[in-house]
Amino acid sequence: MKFYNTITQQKETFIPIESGKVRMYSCGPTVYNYFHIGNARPFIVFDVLRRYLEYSGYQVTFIQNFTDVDDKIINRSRDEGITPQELSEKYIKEYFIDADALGIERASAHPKVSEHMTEIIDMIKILEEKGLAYNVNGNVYYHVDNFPDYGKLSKQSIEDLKSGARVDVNDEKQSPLDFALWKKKKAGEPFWESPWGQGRPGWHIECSAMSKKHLGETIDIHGGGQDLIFPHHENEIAQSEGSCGKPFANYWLHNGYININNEKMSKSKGNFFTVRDIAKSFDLEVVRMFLLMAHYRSPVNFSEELLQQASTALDRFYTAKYQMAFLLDNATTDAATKAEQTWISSLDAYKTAFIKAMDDDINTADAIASIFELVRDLNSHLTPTSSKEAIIAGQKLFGELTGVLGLAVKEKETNLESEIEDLIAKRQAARKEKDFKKSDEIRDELLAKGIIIEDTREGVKWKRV
RNA sequence: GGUGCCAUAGCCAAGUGGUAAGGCAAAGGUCUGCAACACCUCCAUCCCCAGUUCAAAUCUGGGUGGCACCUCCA
Repeated sequence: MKFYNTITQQKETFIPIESGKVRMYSCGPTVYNYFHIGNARPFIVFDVLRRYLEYSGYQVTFIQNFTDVDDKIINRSRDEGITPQELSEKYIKEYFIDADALGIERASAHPKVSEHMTEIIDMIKILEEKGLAYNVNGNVYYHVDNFPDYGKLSKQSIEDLKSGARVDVNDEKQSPLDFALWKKKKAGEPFWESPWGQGRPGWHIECSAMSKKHLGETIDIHGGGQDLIFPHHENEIAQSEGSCGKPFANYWLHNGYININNEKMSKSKGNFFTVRDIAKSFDLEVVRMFLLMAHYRSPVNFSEELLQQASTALDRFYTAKYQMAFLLDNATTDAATKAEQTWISSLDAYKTAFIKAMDDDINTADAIASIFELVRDLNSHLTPTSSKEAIIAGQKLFGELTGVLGLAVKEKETNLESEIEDLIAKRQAARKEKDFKKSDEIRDELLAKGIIIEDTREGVKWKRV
């Protein structure tokens, strides 16, 4: 399998450090609010990557952190009149609610900054000993000029970065590119004891420290959004490689942005949507489908219309799944005929196409196309006379492929309110008497109650709007 | 100014040298009392110009247009 590696700027065959095992890290959310659709993309992308690696036989250790020590958290907790810890705990819970609805599995661990102060301080101490960090009045900065590889991920030279750097009002830094590793305590802020006095860590050091603790000095894959390339990931490299002298990550994977009207979604533009908001109008599986229908590195535009398209597309999966379940319930023969056996073997082609697409830098758009082709094949070949063996073969492959993408395609509800059941029965009676006016009226009434009626060759079926 | 990305049908989107996947929408058809579902059919020569090649959406050069990073942000 191949991945596009940001640091080499090309697709490379994936070779894990340890055969059969993958260690990956992805930057998680700063927990001060519900996360937005832009945050959701890397969560989904790297969840799919993790699932696919496991599907391919790797034993994956996947770490995604929670940033629970941060200016934004402190500020917001003041606004809400609670402690920063209370605020971050609250939004960690909310994160899991949305993540679950998006079909995002739990990482192997979700470490928190607040629980890794020892590791963070130890790493800063090493950097200081190596001459890569300096302490000014209790603020510790990374000395970028002393790390020759700085800029290797973002393809920027230190000189270029300096010329583009904003005039820095902070005269404590020796160079404008230097960044904070440890920030001196300010009144009213949470703090921890350290060799440099009371304070808290800078933003970048946490990922280096937690990655090292949970995954070791060199990891296989490091992921995140493209906007983390600089400075966050560049700084992580400086910290991790500067402190241990070994490569930090072998493969750097970065997902593209989500835009609104071709513009980046940002807090300052006020054009962002939280996942929680979207959940009011759409099942979040639609969001997952929408994002996976594009390649993870491409920028995607986001709009309600596009979500609606994805929703309709996803309905094809649901319809196929329910149809197979229906056919299996009503199947009368067990064993596949010879012709069916031939057909069952032919299904392998879809799996092969799916794997080929996923192997090529996680091309989920192409992989989904192969599932649509499978669905068409299933819809045209499975009939009320199909054997259970054939239907089960179809179900198995469909479930396997959608499962790798984390598309749950939830089981159909079986419980129908008795009131609805009565209406359906009345409508059937009216149809039997060819009283179509009445039957259509009942159908409209059911629709108003959120039930769509379909008269199929196999009988009446219903589904929720 | 430095760095990187993108431009494929009405909409979305794969495809990185061999003659344009898939989804949504629209149209025609089969099925159906009708509708819906499903299935069948139909729908593009790939921003422009030049070049390399037997062969280019795919490579090279030059344009044009758009986006992003260099500042907290996935």
